[in-house]
Amino acid sequence: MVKTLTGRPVGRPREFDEEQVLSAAMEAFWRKGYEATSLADLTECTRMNKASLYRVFGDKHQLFMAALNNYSDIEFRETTAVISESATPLTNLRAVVQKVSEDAGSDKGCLVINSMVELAPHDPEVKQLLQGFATHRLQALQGMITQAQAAGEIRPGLEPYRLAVALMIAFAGSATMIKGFMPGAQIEENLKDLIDSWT
Amino acid sequence: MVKTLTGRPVGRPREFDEEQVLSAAMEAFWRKGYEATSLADLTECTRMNKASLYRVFGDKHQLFMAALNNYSDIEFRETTAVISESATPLTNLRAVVQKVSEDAGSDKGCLVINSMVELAPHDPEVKQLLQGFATHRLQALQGMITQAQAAGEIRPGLEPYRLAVALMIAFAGSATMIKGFMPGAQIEENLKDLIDSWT
DNA sequence: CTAATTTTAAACCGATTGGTTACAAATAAA
DNA sequence: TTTATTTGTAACCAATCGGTTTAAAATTAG
Repeated sequence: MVKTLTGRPVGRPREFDEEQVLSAAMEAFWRKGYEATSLADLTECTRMNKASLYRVFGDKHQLFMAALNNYSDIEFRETTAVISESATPLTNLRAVVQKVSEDAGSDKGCLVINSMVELAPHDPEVKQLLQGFATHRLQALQGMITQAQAAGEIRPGLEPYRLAVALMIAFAGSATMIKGFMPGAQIEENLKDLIDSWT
Repeated sequence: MVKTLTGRPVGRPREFDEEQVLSAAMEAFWRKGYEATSLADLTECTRMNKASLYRVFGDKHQLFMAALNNYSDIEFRETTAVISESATPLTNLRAVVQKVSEDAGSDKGCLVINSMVELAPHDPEVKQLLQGFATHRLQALQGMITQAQAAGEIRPGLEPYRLAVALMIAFAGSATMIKGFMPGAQIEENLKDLIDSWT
């Protein structure tokens, strides 16, 4: 891409917005999974032609990785957004749990969990990326739990790491069962019960 | 298939065992998922040719449904096998949990959970079948929990249905996290902790 | 204006997909 | 031995797959 004096790039101007395209592709992979989403699906939902998609994002697999990163970024932003400096650690933890419950409101589940199940076992690249996400999230949860315990909001004697593991597994299970196997209210209730059992 | 007097069916005898073939197909779907398993994969692992596969089991989707039913049957048999009449209800419940933990030992997860994630959202037939499995399993767990509570092995005041929901979600989460995201020992520990928190 | 650059549109590619057909081989019945 | 029945092999099928190429369109630079 050659620079220009006026700020606009040389050559024919793009008719698409890169962020919107990535967002649409992410939606598609989220709804149908990787294998079941064809290039035809992607060109349709992004309204881009194959050649442009290929030039900008690389092949289908690279586009998927980009969509996965995009999803993780959004999730991270939205999660940190519900955390308040002024609130107590347990209140913040409950807010995070509440947010996960609300995401479970739609029956698409979670793109990260979906990909763990569909791709991780036979796609090392995806697996490695997802392991990074999982580790990061586990540490974040452990941190919040440790704080809540230090503030006396969670019973002493319980190990923060083990509680974080329990919460992660409950999140993963929730993202699965929401796909038409349990009502969202039941899933939300279960997550709340889990936190309550720590107090 | 025309009957015969001697018991053997008329026509050229089969060179395959229907059960073994179904078992091999189940294995393949279990490891790679539905979409990622091609007919070529299936003819290879079952050592059957396409035409025979098609004649006996119908198309790929019907074969998958048969494999799913076969998986559920096996799981049901193996689960009831660990239940002993002489043991207490809670001991039996722990045995079932232990069995799930051991299944999680291999990183293939659970074919039912895998299919819930990959297919249920856009495959009504699969979804309906899986909903049946889920309902059945939830009721079985609820029954065991109710018995354990009646025997005084689980604290009164806890609702059996809610505990069964918690266990189901934990099972689903375990089947996901086992795919390279948590060590089996950690998952086993978490399930045991969950049961312990009820006593 | 011309040249350089970039994007879009559509034709095109070989490979693979799930699925079918035609026919030879193997057996039981008559 | 002939006939009916079933299986196995392999060629075959159209459709779709992910991916590439070519050429026209749209823009900036000079």
